[in-house]
Amino acid sequence: MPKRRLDNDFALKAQDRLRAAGLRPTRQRVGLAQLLFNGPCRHLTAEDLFAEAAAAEISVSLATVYNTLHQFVEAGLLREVLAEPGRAYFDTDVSNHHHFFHADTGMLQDIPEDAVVIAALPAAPEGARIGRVEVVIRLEKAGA
Amino acid sequence: MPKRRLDNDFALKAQDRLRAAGLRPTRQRVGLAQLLFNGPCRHLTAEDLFAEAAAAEISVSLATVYNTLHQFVEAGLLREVLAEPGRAYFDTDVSNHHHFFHADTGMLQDIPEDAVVIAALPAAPEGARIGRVEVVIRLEKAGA
DNA sequence: TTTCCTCCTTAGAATCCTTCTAAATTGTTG
DNA sequence: CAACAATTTAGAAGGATTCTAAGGAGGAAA
Ligand SMILES: [Mn+2]
Ligand SMILES: [Mn+2]
Ligand SMILES: [Zn+2]
Ligand SMILES: [Zn+2]
Repeated sequence: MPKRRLDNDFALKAQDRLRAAGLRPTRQRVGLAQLLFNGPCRHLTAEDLFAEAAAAEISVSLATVYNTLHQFVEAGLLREVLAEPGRAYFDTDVSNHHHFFHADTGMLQDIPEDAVVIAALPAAPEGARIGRVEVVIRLEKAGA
Repeated sequence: MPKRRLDNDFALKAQDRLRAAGLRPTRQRVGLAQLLFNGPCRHLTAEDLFAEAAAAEISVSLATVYNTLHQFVEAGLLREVLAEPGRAYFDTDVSNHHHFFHADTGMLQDIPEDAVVIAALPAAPEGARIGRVEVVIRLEKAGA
C-alpha cells in the first residue's frame, strides 16, 4: 500500500526537476514549482500564480513570479499560450495540444492533440524553420 | 482606357464602405479607411497606423485610431491577429487565411488559405460555437 | 441653411500588464 | 565559515491600451 505523499516529498521532487533543468532550487522556485506541477495541468497568468502563492503562504514577489515563469518556459517546463492581446497565459501541459479560447470568459480549454488533424502545412520561408504550430479555436456563446 | 483613380474617388469609395458598415463617415474614419484599404492587404498595429496618418497629414488622435480599429473589427472590415502578448496586430485581409509569425522580427506573413489543410476539428463544447480557427506557425531563424 | 441632438473626437490622465533597477539576500563551493 | 555568483526584491519605469470629460462635427428636420 503506497504511502500518502508528504509535502516534503513534493519539495524533493520539485528540487530534482529544477536541478535537472539547470535551475538552482531556491525557496521561491521550489514553492512555485510545487504549485504549478502538483495536481492536474492547467492554464494560468502571472497574477494567478502570484495569488496562489500568497494563499499558500509562499512568500515571493511578483517580479520573481514573472522571472520564474519565463525561466520555466525556457527550460521547457511550461509553455506560453497566446489567447488575448495584453495578457500572457502559461500552460503546465507542455505536450503537443491545442486550445479552445472562450472569448467571453477569457478561459482556455485544452483540445487533445489528435482532435485536430492538420493534413498539410506550408514550407517555412527561406531562412526560417518552423518552431511550433499553434491552433486556437475561438469560441462564442451559442445562439448568437 | 480607364482613368487613373483620384483621391476623391477613394474617399467616396471609403465613405460607401463605412456607410454600408453602419459607421458615420467622419473625416477621421474616411482618412483611416483610405490608408487601410487602398493598396494591398497588410498587417499593422495601432501605432503603425497612427504614424501613417501623421505622414499622410491626416489629423487624428491615437485614441481615435484605437477606437476606429476596434469599430472596423466589429464591422468585419478588419480582423485582429494574435501573435505576441502585449501587442495587437490588425489584418486588412479578412478572408480566411493563416499566418507565419517571425519570432525574431515580430513580423506576420500570410499563408494562403489552401496551404493549411485542417482535416479534423473537435466539436465545440456545450453552449458554445466555433467562431474562428486561428493557425499561427511560429518561425525561428534557420540553423539554430 | 439653420437648428438641434446625437455621435464622435480629443488631450491627457489613468490603468493594466510586464520589465527594469540597484540593493539586499541566499545558495553553493571550497 | 568565507567568498562569490546567482537570485530576489520593492518600487520605479515602461509600453500598450483604455478612460474621462469637454468640445466639435454629421446629418435629420424644419
Ligand atoms: Mn513572455
Ligand atoms: Mn482589441
Ligand atoms: Zn493547454
Ligand atoms: Zn493576414
